[in-house]
Parts: sequence; structure tokens; C-alpha cells
Amino acid sequence: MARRKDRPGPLDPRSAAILRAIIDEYVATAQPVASQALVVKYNLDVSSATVRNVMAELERAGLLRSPHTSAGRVPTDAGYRLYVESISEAVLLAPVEQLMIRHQFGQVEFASEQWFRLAASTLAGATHSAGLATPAKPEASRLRRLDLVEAGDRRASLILVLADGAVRQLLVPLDAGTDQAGLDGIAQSLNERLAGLAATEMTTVVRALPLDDETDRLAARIAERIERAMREFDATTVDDVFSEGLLNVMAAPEFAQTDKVRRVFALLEDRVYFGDLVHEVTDSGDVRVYIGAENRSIEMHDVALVLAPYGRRGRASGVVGILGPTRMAYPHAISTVRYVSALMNELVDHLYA
Amino acid sequence: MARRKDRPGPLDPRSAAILRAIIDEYVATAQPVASQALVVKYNLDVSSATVRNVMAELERAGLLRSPHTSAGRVPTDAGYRLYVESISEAVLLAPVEQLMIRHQFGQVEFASEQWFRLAASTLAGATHSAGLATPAKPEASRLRRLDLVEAGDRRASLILVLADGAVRQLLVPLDAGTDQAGLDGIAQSLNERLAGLAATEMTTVVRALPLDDETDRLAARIAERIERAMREFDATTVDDVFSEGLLNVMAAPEFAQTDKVRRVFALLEDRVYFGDLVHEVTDSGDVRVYIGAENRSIEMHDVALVLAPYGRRGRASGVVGILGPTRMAYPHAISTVRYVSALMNELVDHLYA
DNA sequence: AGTTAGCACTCGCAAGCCGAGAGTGCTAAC
DNA sequence: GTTAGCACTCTCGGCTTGCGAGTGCTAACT
Repeated sequence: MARRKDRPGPLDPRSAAILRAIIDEYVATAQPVASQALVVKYNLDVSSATVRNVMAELERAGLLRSPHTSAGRVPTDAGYRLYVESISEAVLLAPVEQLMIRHQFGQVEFASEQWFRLAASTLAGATHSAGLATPAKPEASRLRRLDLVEAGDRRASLILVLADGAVRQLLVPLDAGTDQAGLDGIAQSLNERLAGLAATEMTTVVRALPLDDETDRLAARIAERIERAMREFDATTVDDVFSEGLLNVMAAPEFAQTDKVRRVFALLEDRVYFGDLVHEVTDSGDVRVYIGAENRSIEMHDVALVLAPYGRRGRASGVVGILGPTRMAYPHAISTVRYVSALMNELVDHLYA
Repeated sequence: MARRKDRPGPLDPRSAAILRAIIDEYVATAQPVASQALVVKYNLDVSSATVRNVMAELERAGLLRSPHTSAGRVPTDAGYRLYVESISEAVLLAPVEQLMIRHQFGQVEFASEQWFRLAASTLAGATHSAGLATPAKPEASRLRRLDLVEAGDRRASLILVLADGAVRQLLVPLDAGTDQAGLDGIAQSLNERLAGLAATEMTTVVRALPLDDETDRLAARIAERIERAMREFDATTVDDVFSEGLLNVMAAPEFAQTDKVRRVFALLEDRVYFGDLVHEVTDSGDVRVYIGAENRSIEMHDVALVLAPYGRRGRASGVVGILGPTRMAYPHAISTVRYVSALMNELVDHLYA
């Protein structure tokens, strides 16, 4: 007898080892784990009866449950949680895997938009789960440069290059008879005044623009549009959550019926939900694990998230991670996510140097 | 007795009507259709026995099949095919729906990249299937304008605006000590020489670039990079297949088990497969319907595609359409896809005017 | 005390069986 | 050519049964 009923305090070493073994086994097989099997597979130097006693204890403590009387045991969310707590500090990714991931990142010639997809797909591949990534988002976008290109029919394509290298494109209406030369002039003048500024700093500049002739007024209109667009960029908490390898998740036996998967997929499109999550992860500053019912949304009660922030708080940051069944190889998942996040840190530092 | 065994020639009117009714009913209910039910629901002025006789005939002709002795009948791919042939010319989308779709297209302020997503999601919503769309792709991209922006650490972001309004971004390595002013100079000079050209036309220009000083050589390197990138754009048959509303497909009862869905989803990422398909549809110039086993890939044997080309052959064209179960409301699907494709035509004409 | 062997007990699962119901195919009459 | 009638077939759900897996408990052992 190791501990009192349900305080989830530290387990005695043997119970902990057995819990660990059960989880490892269950993660590998997706089958309830029996006492017998555990003893032989993990070379425990106790009998199955003893294991059964410990199992019963762990079940009372809420760390395991039996699907029915005579199946083996299955970890509960709390069981996974304890397991995760016990390992999350230490584990480092195996050098081979580090190399493979690094190699993948080296492969592609990078346009900045592609980093996030790459991170997501790398994570998906390495963990056989769905990889998630949000673009690095600065707290306040700064305009680096703008460009105006005729786009037929009294419209121009307004191209904004932000300080972080992101490119945004809008259409703006023109007056009749504005040609590319005129646009170039406007672009140059606006670049001189607006480049380097964030949305908040633009306000006064935009107000002070001259309105002497037709061209000035068009320029002013465009400037206002830019300011508004910049505000909008900043207002959206999460631009997008790139996900890759959702197919991996569908392959897991716990998602054999479509409806479970469907709910999860549907939630992935919920910006608000992920916006909150991203904040939480960014604030915590380290890998966060959300197991089953720990997730705010019911749709996520069958899945686990392993998320890590990357980038520089307040300057440019985002989140990478994975989504998979709660029956997940947490040590590997955590160390992989952590490694990729570290890699992304390097990249962001480089890119924003 | 209307026709000989298996020549799929024109059916006599009554058989055709019954086939139509069976398909309509099956599409609505997803249940095998019984002779009795058909008579009452569709007010046929014949008895169920007669219907049974016709059904048996249709089954011999390969247009129907019974899942088992005593279930109703279910249409085969050939059945759907005949049905589709019989309606595909005429049907027009109901004005209400036209309006709704038009309205959706009016909603968003368009950056060009967004059109395709919008088309896909509109189609998904209107047909309760997955919407598909490929970006309008010109045969030979023309460069409209380029821009160079410092991106830290001896690299610059090279931004290419193509004639069709698409924006592409690459990173190019720089020499030490090139600043934004230098980049502006290079960009201006390259713009003067390269703007308006397609990849093939660039070759001679690039060869003729001066190589007098360090800056010239850098400019030449960048020009080469641009030429290469343009070639690559043209070489990729399909940039991307945007899909929206895959969740709709998962909702259909025929996709209750995950593995079927998984195969289909996996195939969606196959550029080659869709590249061929896009060609075929573009060449045909009209809505194409691929039903079940008519699809080249086995993965698609359970689904139907309704695809239509849009844009101008040879100038800029793409494909829009939907993917759903073979049990699909074809008349509605076809007319919706056709309508959206027409809408896209208008837009492309406008945009490329 | 903690551990273990032994054993009764529980439960899920697959197979087999049954009856009901659905829907057909066929035949014979209209 | 159509239809009423009916026998026949086949699925589906519910029920039972036997088996195997795995536990919980008890009593003996260290």
C-alpha cells in the first residue's frame, strides 16, 4: 500500500514503473493491457498477481480503467498526465532524428510562407500524427515596403511587404486614367512616408497627407486602406493554423468511425478556439500538453495536443505542435515538438536579425 | 420488352422514367429502392409488378444492381452515366441559387489568391460536397514587376508579381554589404529589362546583361534566378488543388468507415493525377463528370467528380468542380458547377482584360 | 508485511440459430 | 403488355451458448 486514495501525489517507484509499462504497451498495441502480458514483456520481477494488485490501486487512484471486467487496463487522461509530468523535463530527441529533421528543413529553398507548412509536415512525418503550425506573428506588423501594380479595369494590386517578410496582397480601386507610372509615383511617395511604421504610427502620418490634387487624394485613399489593412492584420489573433498529415490521425484505430474525426477536423477551422490556445502556449513559454478531457472543447476529448511556442515573445511568435490520439508516444512527441520549436527559434532569430 | 441485352442504347421512355425515379430516390435516401415504394412515391400509373419487370430489365442491362436478393435496387455507375447523359445539356440552376452564389462572390474583397478558395468553398456549400478549384494558370507566365527587399543576413526577399496578379516570393542570397538602396537600384534596372517578358523571352536578355562591376554581377545572378523560377512556374501543371468542405463528404453514409475517406483524401494530394485530369477537362471545354469506376484511380471508385474548366484556353485557365459520393444529385451538381465556372470566366476576363 | 499460487467468477465476443419482414421473381389470369 | 398473387430468398435483430481472457480474492508462503 503506497498512498492514500485519490491524492495524485508521487507514486512509489514500483507503481510508477508499472504505470509507465502499461502506457508504453498500450501506446504500442492499442489493446487493453493484461497483468500477465506485462510481466513477460517487461521482465518485471514480480508475479502477475502483484501487478494486478498494483493495477487495482492505480485504478482506484483514477489513473487506469478497465473497459470491462475482464479486459486489461487502459490509461485514463489522468494516467497519461502523471506519466507526462514524470518525463517532460528530461527527454532529448535521438541524434538520428535530430539530423533527419534538420535535414528536412535544409531541403527546401525558403519563401517565408513555406516555413510553417514545412514545420507542420515535418512534425507530422516524425510523429505520425497531424502536424500543426501557425505563422510567426508580430505583435504589431510593420510595413517594410509597398508596391502598386495595375490590375486592369480601374484597379490596382496593392502589395504590402511586412517587416517579417510576409507578403499581403489587396485590390484597391483607382480613378480613371491612372497608369503604371502614376502608380509608381504614388508608391514611392507612400513608401517614403509609411515604410517602417506600424499601424498605430501611421494614423498621424496619414492625416497629414497633402490633398492638393487628384493624385494626392488617391494616394491618401490608398494610405488609409493600408492603415486599415495593417490594423486588421494585427487584430487577427491567428492568421491560420496549418495542418499537415491529418491522414495520419485517421489511420489510428480510435478514429475508425468518421464522425469522431469529423468533429476534430471541424474544430481545426475554429480560429477563436486556436487563438486562445496559442495565447496560452505562448504565455507559458514551454511545451504544453493537452490530454483528452483537459481540452476545453468536447470535440477534443479523444485527442491530445502537444504544442510549443517559438519565436520571440512580443516581437514575432507562433506555435508549432501536433495533434494525435490520447494514446500517443508522449516522450517522443514532446521531444520532437520541442526540437522543432528550437529550430524555428533559430530561424526566426536569423530572419528577424 | 424494349431493347436487346446490353447495348446501352436509348431506353424506352418508361424505363428511362423509372431509372430516373430510382436514382432520384436513392440519391435522397441512400437506401436501396423497392418497386412498391417507387410506385406510391412517384405516382407511377403502373403496378409494382410492372416496375419489377422493368427493374429486372435494367439490371440485365447493367444499369442497376441489387445488393442482395431481397433488397431494392441500387444504380450502378453505368446507371448514373446514362442518367447524366440524359440531363446534362439542359439543366439551368434555379435563379435563387444563382443569386446566392453571386452574392457569395460579391462578399469578399478580392486578393487574387482568394478567388479559388472562394470558388471551392462556394461549391462545397451549394452542393454539400467537397469543392475543388485550381488557380487560373497562364500557359506562359509573364513577369509584371519585381521587387527586392532586404531580409536580413545577406539575403533578400525577391517578390515577383506575375501578369495575372499572382505574387510569388523567393529568397536570394546577397553579397556582403548590399543595402536596400542597392537593391532598389537592381530592382529598377531589372524591371526595365524583364518586365512584360515570359521565361523564354528572358533568356537572351539575361545573357546580354552587363557584368562590369560587383552590382552588375549580383543583378545578373538574380536575373538568372528569376528566369529559372519563371520556368518552374510554367512547368508545374497544377500549382495546387484547393479543396474545401471535405467534411461534407465525410458526412455521407457511404464514408462511415475512415479508410475509404482516407484513400480519397490521400489522392487529393497527388499533383500528377490531378494534373492529367485538369488537362482533360480543359481540353474538353465543358463540364465533365467522372463517376465511380470511370475514374482512373481505384481510390476514386466510390466517388464522383464533376469538373468544369474556366478561363481562356491557352491564356489563363483552371478547373473548378466538386467531389462527392457517386450517389450525388447530378443535375444540381452539374448546373452549379457550370454556373460557377461561368462566373469564373467573367472574373478572369475582367481581371485579364 | 508483502508476495504469490490457485481458483472461481465475470464479461465480451464470435458463432449459431431463429423468426420476422422486406422485396423479389415467377406464374397464371386479365 | 399488365397485374394479382404467392412462394421463395435473404438480411437483420435478438437470443443463446461456449470459449477465452483476465481479473479479484483467498489462503499459503517468505
